Amino acid sequence: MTKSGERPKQRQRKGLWSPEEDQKLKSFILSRGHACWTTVPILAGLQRNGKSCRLRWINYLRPGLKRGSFSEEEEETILTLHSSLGNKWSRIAKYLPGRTDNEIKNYWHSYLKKRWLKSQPQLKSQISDLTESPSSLLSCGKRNLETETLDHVISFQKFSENPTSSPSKESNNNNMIMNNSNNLPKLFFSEWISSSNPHIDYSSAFTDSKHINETQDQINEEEVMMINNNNYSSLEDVMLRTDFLQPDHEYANYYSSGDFFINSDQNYV
DNA sequence: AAAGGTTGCAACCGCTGGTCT
DNA sequence: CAGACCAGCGGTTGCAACCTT
Repeated sequence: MTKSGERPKQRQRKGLWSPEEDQKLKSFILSRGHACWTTVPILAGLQRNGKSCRLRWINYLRPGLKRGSFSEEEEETILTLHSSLGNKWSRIAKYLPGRTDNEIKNYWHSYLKKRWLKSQPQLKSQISDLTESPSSLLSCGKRNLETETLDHVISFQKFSENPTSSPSKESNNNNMIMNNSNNLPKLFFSEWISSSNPHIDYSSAFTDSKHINETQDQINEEEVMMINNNNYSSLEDVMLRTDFLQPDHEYANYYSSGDFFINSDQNYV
């Protein structure tokens, strides 16, 4: 076993999946289910690792996935939930049946973020200042600079003085945020909410959605209360404080998590 | 028409936290 | 209690398609 839990590879394939591989994986899981992802590729005769199989299944092959463009209603849901939850893509995906966290994340980065930016002229000018400054912290990057910068401003998660910053270092970000806060536009969550979205009732994101079932309503009561009460002091709290959140498994949302099995009648359960 | 730049999306990487032994 | 294993998550990357000059 490697550190990450993968078995030593016998020449594992990477990259795009072929239709043959898709077919193998799909028919294997439809007939046998998946008890343990690490054994799936072995039993299914695939030269992939379990992680890759899981991702392919969740994001592309599993039944019930919606393909195609997002509806306006879905867009609004994403925008509103993102305002409340930040980059919690899997959490947002729970409110959009048939959509995967990866899909939502990509959609945000490629489209919604820009749309959101356009609707925030104030923030946009702040970002212009940052990107135009010769000593800008954010003077490099291969993607669109403005939207990249927006990521920094919104998420408070990345610090370009350390361009190698990776998710692995996020655990240290509490300290980093404190130490680097002088370099960042100080935008408190309550200000951000009230100034940028004065007309949005964030509770509606939860209560208006027809997709939310009763169980999820119950589970999210605490979360909704926190949001309604604006019970955060800053974006940092939103991004970094997860202590109030319920463990994901309590949502029992098998579609989003990919955890679903097949009973003897071939029904998805 | 060609070259360079940008975008969209699938897939990978590495970390975290839960569970099991 | 500690360590190993594993699934899940979010950030990042690679690359094909598309767009602009």
